[in-house]
Amino acid sequence: MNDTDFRDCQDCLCFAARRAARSITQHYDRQLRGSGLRTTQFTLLSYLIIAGHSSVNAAAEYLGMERTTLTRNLRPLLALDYVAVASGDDRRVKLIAITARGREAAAAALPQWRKAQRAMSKRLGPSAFRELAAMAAAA
Amino acid sequence: MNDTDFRDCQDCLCFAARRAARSITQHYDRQLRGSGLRTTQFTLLSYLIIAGHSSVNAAAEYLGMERTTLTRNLRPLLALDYVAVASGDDRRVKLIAITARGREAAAAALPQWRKAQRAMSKRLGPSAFRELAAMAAAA
DNA sequence: AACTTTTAGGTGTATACACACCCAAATGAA
DNA sequence: TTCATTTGGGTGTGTATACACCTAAAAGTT
Repeated sequence: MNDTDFRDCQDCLCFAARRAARSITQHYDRQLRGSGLRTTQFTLLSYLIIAGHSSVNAAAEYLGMERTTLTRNLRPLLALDYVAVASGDDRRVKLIAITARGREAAAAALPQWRKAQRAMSKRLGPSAFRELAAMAAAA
Repeated sequence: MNDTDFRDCQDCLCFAARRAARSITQHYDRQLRGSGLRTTQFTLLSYLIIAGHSSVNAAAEYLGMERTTLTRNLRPLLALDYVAVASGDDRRVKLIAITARGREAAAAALPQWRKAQRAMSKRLGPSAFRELAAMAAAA
């Protein structure tokens, strides 16, 4: 086992993807700083605005996120009263929905998100979203 | 503020990048399962093999990672005795280097990493790494 | 009805990540 | 030589992520 055997590890697609995500996330989070929301939280709220109420499973599936991760990500939003839960007929299901306060917060953050999105879209070019979506789907 | 204003939030490049990174990371981590290493840890070890000893700052810069993140990421590797620290002439600088045990662990994980990398490279195509690197650099 | 299986969801634990802030050592200025 | 500044690095805190495992309710089976 020679040290040079590890040379191609510098082309690790996983590390490259994580690095890109870190870099892009920092850009968005800087823009959203004043809103008090992280990009992940903003995306979650915007999903709930579009989807209306949603089960935890449905939200996790739509967002391509582990269910248990979503549970954890919901916690700060629940604490801020940006998201509320209700139960449906099936008492196992927990329906999550955005609150009025959550709508306000999302509305206040929207211009900053647009600014970040415009700048990033310009830097990465028009095909970036499609490429990223393909990467998420392929793995 | 209409709900439909949030429709284009579904095209968020930040979320797409994070989602791709999650998906790809899961693929690699599944392959590396038996090695006891996460992909991030494997990459860190492979960097230390190639670079020899490195300061914390230099490693963080090379890996495109927050210095404080790297400090935290080193902890499990230090606990496993895969990485060791020494101090140079400048007593502020902490030189990190891979140990013999770390080399063994990395060598054992290398075939699994290659397997994950081959499969992912095939799925994502030959331009994926370049695209991801550009995204990391652009943001 | 009683039992099994499936389904929805949460917890425990551990890593990954980053900003704000802190400390100590080296460097530079007076 | 003081003293301010810069530089290398760590901590506190909080979010983000996921696997293994758990509980309860619904659905299916006998």
